[in-house]
Amino acid sequence: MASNRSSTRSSPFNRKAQHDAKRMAILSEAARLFNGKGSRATTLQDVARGLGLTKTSLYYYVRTKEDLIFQCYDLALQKQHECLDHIESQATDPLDKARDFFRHQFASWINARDGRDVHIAALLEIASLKAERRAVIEQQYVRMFKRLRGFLRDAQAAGQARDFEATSTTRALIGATDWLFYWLPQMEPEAVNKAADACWDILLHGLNARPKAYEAPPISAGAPAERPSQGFDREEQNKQNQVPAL
Amino acid sequence: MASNRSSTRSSPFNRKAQHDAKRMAILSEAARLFNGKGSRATTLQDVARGLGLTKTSLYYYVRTKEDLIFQCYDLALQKQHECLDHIESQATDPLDKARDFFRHQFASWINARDGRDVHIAALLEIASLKAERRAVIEQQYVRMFKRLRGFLRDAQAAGQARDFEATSTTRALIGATDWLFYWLPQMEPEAVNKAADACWDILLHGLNARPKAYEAPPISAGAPAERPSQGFDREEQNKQNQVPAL
DNA sequence: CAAAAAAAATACCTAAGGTTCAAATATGTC
DNA sequence: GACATATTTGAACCTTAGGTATTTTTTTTG
Repeated sequence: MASNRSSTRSSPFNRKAQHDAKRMAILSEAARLFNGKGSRATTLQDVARGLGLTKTSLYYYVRTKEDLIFQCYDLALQKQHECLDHIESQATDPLDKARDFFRHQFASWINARDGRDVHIAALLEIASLKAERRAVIEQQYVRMFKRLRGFLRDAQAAGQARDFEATSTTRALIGATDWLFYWLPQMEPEAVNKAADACWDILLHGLNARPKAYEAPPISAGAPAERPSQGFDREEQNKQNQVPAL
Repeated sequence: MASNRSSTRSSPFNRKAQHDAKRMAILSEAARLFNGKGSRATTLQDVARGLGLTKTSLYYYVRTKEDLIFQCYDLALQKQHECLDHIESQATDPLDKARDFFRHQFASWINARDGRDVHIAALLEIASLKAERRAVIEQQYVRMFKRLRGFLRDAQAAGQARDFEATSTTRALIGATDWLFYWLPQMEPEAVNKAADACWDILLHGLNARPKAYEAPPISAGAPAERPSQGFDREEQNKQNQVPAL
């Protein structure tokens, strides 16, 4: 308790590291709230409160609320690119790469939820950003999109996948994963993993009935293939981030 | 130009019909804006402006902004249930039902975009609603979810689909479709249809390489960074609802 | 221990945008 | 044409939450 100053902390970079750690904590908390109730219903006070700070303190790390959103999105995409980098340095099989990215997405959601990692913002409101910030985000987003689509195309070129339309498929893939943030709060950790595998299984093999076997087949062309409205007055705060059971 | 009162319009129910038409126009415009830039960045004035109204006029149809969001979501789900009703009265094949729902989603996005139908809100911020309204929406959402999952399970029971995990799959399916709203603004009508078919094709047959044929097979068990952050000051309004090209 | 830098708090300001209300206009009915 | 009802509006209100300036506290460094 006595000495925890120059010995434990401080130092040249520990400075910047600490600053960055706090910034990360802020972005994480903000992302958590944004994912939970959207940027509209989340105030800067909400974010500050969760960290035991006053809202003004946030302005030491962030310029405006929009900048906070921007930084959250920026971080999210940065992490995704890091993940892609890692994957590319590991897996060689293109289809494995896509799967690993898919799994990573699930894993990071669940890790954040369980406090083992930083919360990642779902990129739901890119369009709410003003021109310049938005351009930065979209550029990264598109880059991510193309990298992922690249995996699929590589798989096709390698004869590991049939000749589907890669762009639409990538859209679906991203949609399927990104949407997950809505359901995750309620799910058990194992259920999340199961869900990830089940999703991937579907993407890989489709809904159709057929026996399992499917090793390196020959290349081939693809197949075509009452309620009343109104009501209520203003009521109290919305409680939890509870999600309905299925 | 002279007489367009008692002859053209009016009448007992035309009254209520007209009221409802306006309400619909408001919800449509609101949905359009929410989808474009989120509920945070959309003001009531924005909504009113697009309709040539003042923001106060909206209060004749809506109690609060939250109620506007609620009504948009409510309408969206109502339409989806209507669609499901229609599908169930038509198709008999469970897998066809799922596909038709899928197609309908795409079609309604595109129809709205091209002014042939009402804009449907993407249900991105259900959690931002306060308890009571939120409960209503979630109830309908879950009902929709279960109906869709029901199609998949029916397909499995009928031996039309393999034994995948239906809940996770339904999540993926909804995610893949709902996310589309983000990309649609830029797409050509035909491209949208192509995308719909491509998506469905993937879901049905998977990514794996294999020949096309797949009629009524026997029942079987399932198989198993580097960008700097920070930056910018406040800048002008965000212009269009432009989406990046891929 | 003093000087300097960083971090956080306190108090304050402001404007935007949601909300209200009464008055005005339009619409339909007898 | 007058009465009733439905719709729209202008103007004012008011709260809230975003944002700034300043001060205080804490931490680092010499």
